[in-house]
Amino acid sequence: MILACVLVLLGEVGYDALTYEEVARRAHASKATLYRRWATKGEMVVAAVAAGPASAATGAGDIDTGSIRGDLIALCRRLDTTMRSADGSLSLMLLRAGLEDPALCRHIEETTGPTGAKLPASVLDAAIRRGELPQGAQPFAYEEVAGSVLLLRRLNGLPAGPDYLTYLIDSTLLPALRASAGTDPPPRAIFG
Amino acid sequence: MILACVLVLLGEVGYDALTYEEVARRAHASKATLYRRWATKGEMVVAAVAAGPASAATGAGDIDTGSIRGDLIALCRRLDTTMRSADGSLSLMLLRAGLEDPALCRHIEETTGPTGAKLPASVLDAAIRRGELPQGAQPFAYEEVAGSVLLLRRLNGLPAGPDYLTYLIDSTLLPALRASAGTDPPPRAIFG
Amino acid sequence: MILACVLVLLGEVGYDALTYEEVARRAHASKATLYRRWATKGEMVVAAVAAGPASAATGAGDIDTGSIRGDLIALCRRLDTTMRSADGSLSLMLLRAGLEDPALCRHIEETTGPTGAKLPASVLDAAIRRGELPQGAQPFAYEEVAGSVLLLRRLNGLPAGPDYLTYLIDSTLLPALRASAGTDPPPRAIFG
Amino acid sequence: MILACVLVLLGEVGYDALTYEEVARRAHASKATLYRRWATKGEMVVAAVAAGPASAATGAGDIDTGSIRGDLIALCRRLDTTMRSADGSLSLMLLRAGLEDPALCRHIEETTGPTGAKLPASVLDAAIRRGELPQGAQPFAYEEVAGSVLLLRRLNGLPAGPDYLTYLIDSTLLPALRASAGTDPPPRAIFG
DNA sequence: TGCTAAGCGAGACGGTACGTCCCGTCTTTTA
DNA sequence: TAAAAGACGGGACGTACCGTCTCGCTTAGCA
Repeated sequence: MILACVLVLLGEVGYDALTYEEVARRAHASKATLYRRWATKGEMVVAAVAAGPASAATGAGDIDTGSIRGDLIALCRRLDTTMRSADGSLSLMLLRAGLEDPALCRHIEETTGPTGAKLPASVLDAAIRRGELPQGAQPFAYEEVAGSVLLLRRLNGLPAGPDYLTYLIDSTLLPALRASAGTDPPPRAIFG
Repeated sequence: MILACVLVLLGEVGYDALTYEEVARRAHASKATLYRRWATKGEMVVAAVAAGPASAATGAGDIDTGSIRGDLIALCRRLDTTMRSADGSLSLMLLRAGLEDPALCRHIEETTGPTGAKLPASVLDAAIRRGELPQGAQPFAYEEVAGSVLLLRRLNGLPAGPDYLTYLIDSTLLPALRASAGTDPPPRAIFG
Repeated sequence: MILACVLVLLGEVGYDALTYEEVARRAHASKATLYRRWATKGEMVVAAVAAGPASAATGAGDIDTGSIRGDLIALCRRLDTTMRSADGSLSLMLLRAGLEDPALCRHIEETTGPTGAKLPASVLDAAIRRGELPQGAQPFAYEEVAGSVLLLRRLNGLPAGPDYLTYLIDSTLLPALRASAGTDPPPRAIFG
Repeated sequence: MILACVLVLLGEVGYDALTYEEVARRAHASKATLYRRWATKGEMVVAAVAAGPASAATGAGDIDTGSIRGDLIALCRRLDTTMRSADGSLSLMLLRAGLEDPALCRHIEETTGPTGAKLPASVLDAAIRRGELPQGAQPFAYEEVAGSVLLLRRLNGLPAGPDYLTYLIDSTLLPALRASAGTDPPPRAIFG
């Protein structure tokens, strides 16, 4: 299958170095065929990723450390791990490549499983039950903010060590979560 | 000057389409010379941007709407504008290209003037004076979070309209700023 | 046609200064195409010469001065002329370039017409009829020796004036021709 | 010494692939210096060869097989060997490179020792004494003809085996030598 | 069952850019 | 103060892909 070769190549050489020529070579396909089906490299890659295997929910069980603060740390760690994984790198690659295909984002979102990008309802409910967060607390502060900040640090090659994470959580995420009881914002895009 | 040609070309065709060949052509320089000085396109571009004009503090005066909420909205607007401007596009371009040069980031930061990425001391002080923020409030929540979130939305091609901004400010930035009184986190990199 | 451009260029700038780049330019062909067809400059030039027009038997009629000595002088003159002509220069150029393609030699031989490199049967027969040469005289002494000697003098930039020619003929060619009645030697290559 | 490096390089890569750049590198000399002294590669190479060691008469003693025919065969063999040796290859290289420096030719001639290109007086005298050649026989037929023919065959990549040599000697050289008793022709150039 | 037509692989083609090497000229640095 | 060191504009090298194209060869589908 052609798209499988595309995925393999993506993994081997990255988006920029991926060429029609090599895809054709590997897939024993004609360049003409590739061009007939996908007018641009972007389209082809998107199709390949979209057609890719549902990448098996990467293990990971539920998170319940007993406190919302511990849960957030665990979630951020998981998110960071996801971003350093194959799937995450792939997403970063595509993001960096400037590919902004909503369908692709949705696909990644749906198939990647518990990435740490979502604030699981169980965690939120538990925190509310414990009285750490108010009734009606919204996950936005975590999902939008933590995702963006960590992703950008990764794109920038900046570290996101324990010190940074705890500061982020204590100074921003927790206060925001505690204060959240408004309406839903527009949906997030990549990684969640 | 060679680097000037690089900047012009960057503006005309973008990072990906910028070639040594064309730079040499425009600058009446030899490719060998270019390669002698900058081993990669990335290096060359970074040098060009770093050597670029201080890009004239983009006008914009101080911000003082009378409330911290109004000031934040104004700042976010300005930041979004910056990111859509030439300088901002350039930064995005470099970011997307995977260039992560701290020196470059600092340079952009220093030369771009009031981009909206920094929370001006005047704004912070005024809010504290008005009693909207506690003594010792830290700009981290704004500088790290607002910058990341808006930049990523831009990379993703997602909108950041008034509704979104107010939600972000009300649900996240303000609560976080009000709760901030700890120690400084690691410094931010791009756009701030 | 590409090879035509090669020939034109050969004539204009010579073998050493002939470049793939310029051939591609003139022929509106891609360098890749040239390299695909001919791995080396030599191959390309040989192909061009081999494909060249049969270069129109350069006029010149039969030779019959009434004596073998006169005929030989005339033949040597013609040979010298040939070597100074376009075709001859081309051959010299190729020779100097170290190109030793038997097919090419044969081609030149076949297409160049009466170059003076061959001892025409008519001349030989007439000399035998006149009694100047013995029955069964072989052209080797002329074809191999005169060709080599004159060609080498030309390569060396040495003159081959009337004095030299008559000395060569009287001291070497004629005695050798008169004594020749043996078997055939291996065939000659260039210019004959 | 710079010229020594030139010679070494000549031997290693040949004339065509010899560059000012590499000579400068090897000789720890500046390109400017080389250009100041020798305007062209040719000049430099000629100077190097001319300044080269007298290349020690390559062993080889006198030739005396008892007959002029045997002596000629031995001489031709030696000549062929010379042309395949380092010195000979060098000469061929220069010849092919189109260098026609009389001084250089003389130098090679003088320093190369008994190359087989000259017909030694001892051989000629012995043949005359034996009555094989007439009084006043001239070496021209050998020196000019054998040299040219063998050199050209070499340039053309054609063989010059025993059969060929005996034919050349019997059909041409010997008859010409026997008939030679005229005046001297213009001096030969390369190889004798 | 036989014939046509669409789709495919293979790969040639005119281009453009790559990164390297060398040219011949020139400054700059060192001794 | 001359020579080394080497930067410079220029340009060819041989390679890799680009996106377009023409070939034959399958391999259906329709007759």
